[in-house]
Amino acid sequence: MYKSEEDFLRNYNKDEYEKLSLTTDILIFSISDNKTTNYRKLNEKLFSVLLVKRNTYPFKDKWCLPGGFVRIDENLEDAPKRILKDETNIKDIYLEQLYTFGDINRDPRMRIVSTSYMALIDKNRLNDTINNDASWFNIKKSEDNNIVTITLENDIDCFSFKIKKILKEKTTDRYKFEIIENNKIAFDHCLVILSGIERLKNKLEYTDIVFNMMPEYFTLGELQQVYEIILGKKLLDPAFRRIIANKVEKTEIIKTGGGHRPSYMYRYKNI
Amino acid sequence: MYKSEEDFLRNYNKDEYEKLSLTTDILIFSISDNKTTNYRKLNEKLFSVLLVKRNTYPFKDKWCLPGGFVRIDENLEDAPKRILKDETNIKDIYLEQLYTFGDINRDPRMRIVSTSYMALIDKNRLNDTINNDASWFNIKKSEDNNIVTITLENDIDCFSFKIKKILKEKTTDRYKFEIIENNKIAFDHCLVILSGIERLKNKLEYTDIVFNMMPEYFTLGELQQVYEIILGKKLLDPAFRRIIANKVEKTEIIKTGGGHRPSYMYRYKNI
DNA sequence: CTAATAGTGTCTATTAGACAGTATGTT
DNA sequence: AACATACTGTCTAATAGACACTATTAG
Repeated sequence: MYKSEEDFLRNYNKDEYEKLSLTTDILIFSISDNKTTNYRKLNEKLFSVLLVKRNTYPFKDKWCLPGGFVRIDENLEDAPKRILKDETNIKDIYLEQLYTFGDINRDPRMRIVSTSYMALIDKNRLNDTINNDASWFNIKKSEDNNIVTITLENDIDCFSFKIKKILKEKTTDRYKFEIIENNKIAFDHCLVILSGIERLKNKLEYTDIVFNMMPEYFTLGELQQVYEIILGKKLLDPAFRRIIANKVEKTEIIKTGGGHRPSYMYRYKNI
Repeated sequence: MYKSEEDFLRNYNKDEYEKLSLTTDILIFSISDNKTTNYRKLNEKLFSVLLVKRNTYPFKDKWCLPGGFVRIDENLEDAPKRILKDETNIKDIYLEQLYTFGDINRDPRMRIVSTSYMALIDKNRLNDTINNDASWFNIKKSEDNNIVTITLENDIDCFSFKIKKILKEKTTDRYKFEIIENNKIAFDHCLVILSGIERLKNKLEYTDIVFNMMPEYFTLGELQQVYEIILGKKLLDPAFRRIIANKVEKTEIIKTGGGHRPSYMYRYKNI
């Protein structure tokens, strides 16, 4: 037996259990604008995710989330921060741990466990310093009979994947996700994307995280569009304004130019 | 360059990044009864957590959560299942991933990242097969000015720890936890305990997870006691009954023996 | 003028909070 | 009878949903 903790630590066999690799994957969400042809209409808001095209094996030529190995000498939560900095060149981004995926065969190379994080940014604040292989995809989601279809689309590529949601226990809201169709997304990143979408949707109701994806000044119509695209349903104007009334403050700035009544711009209330 | 994925995998250097150890910690919650002396009064319900006394270094003689290393050939979520089976000898327990803690120095032995899980059980269903070093502690929590004090108590030991909650971003409900007082709990397990308590408290409102801690038959008074102890506040009878009305079904069983009007027993509605 | 969005008033339906009152078994 | 809990009725307050209405601009 050991005499003290120091004594124990000196003699500890660090290789008693086989070690494994840990990576982190980052789901970066933002809002895009889809320019309309009708001069009267508002630009359609789109909900977007940043994907990277893999140029090496495994899953060469498939799309995946930005991510990388967690270094042995860095705190877990510093890994996504470092990668975000490298990828988008901005810091102080909203970042939240999502879930840790650890199935044995999720990576063909070897046993790799991955902790996923969700980041929210306003992509207009980015300079064009984004990594060349990265591009924004617009997300469309539909659900039918517990089968979710997510379609990702941009100028370069367009594809979908399907996931079946199976309730884990009758007492809860937690689902097991099972990929039933996917041929463009690498690893188990489909699962991360869906987890993140659902998390964001839930948190929209009881937190202020949307504002991490909004520009400093916005109209209430624009904000409502963002809510609607994420929640996947139309909201009634008066109800919406009641809900967000104490989260925003009116400014003197007026947005004109649409073929309709101009709108005051608001900003996130700093209290 | 490689000709194919197979070719790549054959030549992949698995040790390019330094590997680390992954463990899992399990927060097992249950409800205990505190027998009262007044024959009229109901037994007080207590909210309990299972802790294990460490008999080896590091943190020898301190209390910690049951847990262990994730094996290289087992899925992440199978590790807590295996450990729960070993620890309590029952399976099919409610289990939910909580959070992955990965600060560099959270374990003095070496770099160990740990994914924590929360389990809910009805401890009356356990035979006395619990590990000898394990024992149930009753939880008392108080909060003052973002400083949470948690007191753990049973026949063997009684102690508290304090954690400061610091809001991470103004847009969210997420806190950074900072241990400001603790001398009986090993590792960063204080943080896991607090995370779990808060998660459970939140989920109480919008899921049915309480029923994982209830016996098959219970009175509405008992159920209300459990809500109150977890939420940390008194509830009004009519409001409470409205909320849970469609979650439970009345049975013909009547509980008598208290010095007061007998009560029908209910059970979790199976739909 | 028209199409489109901005913004408000108000009615109704639903839900939450509060309190009072009745019911009943054990000592 | 007294106490403690079981259980219900009902009033009020707060919130959510729905719809109608007015305001204002570019073309």
